[in-house]
Amino acid sequence: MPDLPKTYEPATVEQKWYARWLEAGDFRADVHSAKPAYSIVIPPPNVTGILTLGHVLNNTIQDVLARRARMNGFEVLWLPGTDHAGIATQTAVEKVLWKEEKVTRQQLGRDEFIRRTWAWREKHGDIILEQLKRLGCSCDWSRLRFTLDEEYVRAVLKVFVDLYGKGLIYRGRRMINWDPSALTALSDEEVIPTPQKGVLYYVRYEIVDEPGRFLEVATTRPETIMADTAVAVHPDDPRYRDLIGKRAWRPLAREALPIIGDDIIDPKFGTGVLKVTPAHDKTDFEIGVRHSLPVIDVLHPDGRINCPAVPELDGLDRFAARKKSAELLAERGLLSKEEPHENTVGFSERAGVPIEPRLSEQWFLRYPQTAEALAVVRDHLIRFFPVHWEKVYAQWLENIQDWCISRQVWWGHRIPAWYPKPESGNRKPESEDIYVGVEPPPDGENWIQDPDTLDTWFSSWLWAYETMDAETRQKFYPTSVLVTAPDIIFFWVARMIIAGLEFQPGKSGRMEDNIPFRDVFLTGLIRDKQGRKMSKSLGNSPDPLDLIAKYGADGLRFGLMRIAPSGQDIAFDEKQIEEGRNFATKLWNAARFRQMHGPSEAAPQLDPSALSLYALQVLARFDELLLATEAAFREYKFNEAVQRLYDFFWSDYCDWFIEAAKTEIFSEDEARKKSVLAVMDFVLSGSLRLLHPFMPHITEELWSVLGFSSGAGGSIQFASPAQPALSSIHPGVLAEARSKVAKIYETVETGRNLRASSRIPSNKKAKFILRPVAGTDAQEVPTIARLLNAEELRLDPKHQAEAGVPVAITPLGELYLLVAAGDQSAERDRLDKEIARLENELRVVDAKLANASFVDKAPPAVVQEHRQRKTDFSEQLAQLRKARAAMD
RNA sequence: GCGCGAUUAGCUCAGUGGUAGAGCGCUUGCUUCACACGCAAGAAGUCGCAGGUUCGAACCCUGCAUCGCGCACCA
Repeated sequence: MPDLPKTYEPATVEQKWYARWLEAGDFRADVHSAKPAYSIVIPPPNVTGILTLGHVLNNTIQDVLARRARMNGFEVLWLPGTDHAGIATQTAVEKVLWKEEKVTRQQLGRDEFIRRTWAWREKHGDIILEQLKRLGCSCDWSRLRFTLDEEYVRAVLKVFVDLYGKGLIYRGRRMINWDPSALTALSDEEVIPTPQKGVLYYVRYEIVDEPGRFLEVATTRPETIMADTAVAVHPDDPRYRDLIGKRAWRPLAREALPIIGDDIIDPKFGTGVLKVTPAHDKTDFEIGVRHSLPVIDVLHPDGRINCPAVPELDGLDRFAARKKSAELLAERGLLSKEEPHENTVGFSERAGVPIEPRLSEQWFLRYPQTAEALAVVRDHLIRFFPVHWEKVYAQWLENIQDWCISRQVWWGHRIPAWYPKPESGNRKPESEDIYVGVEPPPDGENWIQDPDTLDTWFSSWLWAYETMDAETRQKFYPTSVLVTAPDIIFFWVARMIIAGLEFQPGKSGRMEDNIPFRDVFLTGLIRDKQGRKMSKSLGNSPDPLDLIAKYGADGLRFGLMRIAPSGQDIAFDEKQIEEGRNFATKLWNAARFRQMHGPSEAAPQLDPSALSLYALQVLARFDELLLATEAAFREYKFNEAVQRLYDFFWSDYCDWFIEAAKTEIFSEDEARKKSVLAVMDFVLSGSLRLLHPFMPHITEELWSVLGFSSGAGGSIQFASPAQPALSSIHPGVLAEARSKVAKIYETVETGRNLRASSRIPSNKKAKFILRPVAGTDAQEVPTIARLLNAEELRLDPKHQAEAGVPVAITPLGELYLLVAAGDQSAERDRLDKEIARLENELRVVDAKLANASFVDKAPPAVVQEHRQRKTDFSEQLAQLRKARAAMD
């Protein structure tokens, strides 16, 4: 067996094992396996993506689940892939082209631009996947998918055609969210409402028939006045009722507008008069429809004013035009005042600019299966973790709007719809003016394809099953769990559920076979220490690769998982990753220590009759750990599982068990030594297995180096799950042993405290005398002495201490620390403090026991516990008072 | 306006009715035969506020406050 180096070297160990796992095909999913299936599809990162902490969190969780399932005997498919990310990728490539070649996509032309984008994705698209490998992700890389793979594209188009055939997809001229920067329509979900400080302009509209009388309109958008086609008031508003039916002069591009009454007007807002601009506001558009108003569009697609009638504004950017129009109105005496005003403006999620409500010809989907999608979550065919997200999901579905699915973008799935060429006049006049099909129309030369592509999410919503062939689907669909961030519940989670229910990729028509996943685990958002979102512009997002270089992939994974409470946002602090690294080192050194004392058993066996008190204690704690981690996994409480592992290994195993066991480890008694080493092997082997999902590399390395791999003959990845140690021990016997250990450990802590407060430096041995209570086992004295770092611990039932000798009351008796008598005032203070503390404790317990209701109604065990405490405190107090009195 | 979270030590967070916990940070002592990325000891909290239920509340109920998120509205 090779000796372990003194420190753990993550870089070499991680690379070595990852390469071996790949070579052995350990991550490959076998559709013919007899094992039960466990499957996860990765939320496909964008091809433009580079690894963020969010990805690290998300994919570590998936890897933990996948690895744990493998150990538990499941055939695991973790299916990786990437998303073409239409707008994001197109924007990125356009930027590169401009920077490097000073050329726009329009100059290149559609085909050439697409060719260039493919080339870009070949070069950059898989960077993030390589980064996931550095993290240790156990994806089945042989099944890598991309949303623009040929078969995937066909599937997307087929879905479009099917839904069109059902009348669920339609084309229409409607108000949509227009991104004037990316020059495309967006879905409602891609618009982020953002509070803005703006100005409310009060503009005077003169009544046509009553010159000199004005209607005052409050508006935030004077630059769209030229697009007004009416002025509206509430029909019951006494101030204006008489004006309904009359006309008012539009103050810019002067024209007479009807004054109409509409219930939607809020008389309390502003002046209670609304300028109706159907082309540039959703509500106004609806008013326009109700009142058959004309629609005048005064904006170019890029947000500049398009209104030659007002040359001062024509061509100006919308925000410049806003100021300019206010000036124009002021000059003409038509602006009565300006007020600061806060309102909410929709911003483009991607481009970060205010969107324009715009009337436009787009494709829409009327969602099918919404009632069913609500039901599968409500009835827990699909379970959300944490459960409160169910409500958010339901709220969205209950208020669902048609989905604008077309994008004025080139990179993506081109909409499979064709229109007759304008010049080909020989088409049949009665035929529909549109052809929709997966294949182009047969007489293609007479048709022209819709230039738009589909919303990226219109391909993502098929990800759970279109990434699988029929055989794979048979075995692995529905997937076991989806792990994702809550901000894409609407974008992705809900739509995938709808897609599963609508397209029924499952092995039967039953709902439970067609839902895309059984569980959804929603991670928290990683924020910085100040609670801000991680973002490139803030520069508060550490590069995970740097963290891996500094702390190792396992340290990063462990540190992050330990602080990722289920469903809460995470305040990131590099310290926490450092702790993960420190834990890896602790694990390494604990294994090193074991290795120094001879080879481990490949399959450690315990002899229940030979177990020491300390062994029983640590093994009992191990059994508790097993149950706790199982429970934590059932609820996706990863932080709890990790925290338990951390506490058990560091505290129970290293700090207490190993230190106590050193008596036996260093003893001449070979039988006792062998027993304690077997316990160490058992705990190490079990701990490594429990830790493996979180820290795959170091656990595999130690598994191999300690020789555990030679037993079952292989990788820890497929080792059988850890088993409880003490199932055969009588509970009463165990409880008695644990009670003894608890007393010993408490005595040790009290003794150490005594040492420290008597200022004995850690490197000085100390002498103790214990006046033991009945039943104290002399056999344990060497171990207690070792834990106290004592040169000598003498049991003396008759010991009479001199006044002023530091003393503490322990469960095993009075413990005296033998030091040269020096200044006694410190000792006096210490005793006084201790006495005061005990008196206080006693008062509390006394008060409780004096309460008749408590004694009457509290459970007997609780009352008994209080009585016991009273007795203990009283005795200790008496002894301390005696010692204190002797000093006077 | 509706809904969902959160509020516990200086910081980050555990804690589902019975003596307030961890890690970091801080103070003290220590290179002791696995580990200074370590060991040992310590200081530090009227558990957001106010009521209620209960023998007993950080925990259950009601209200409020503050912060965050989502939905709706926003002329």
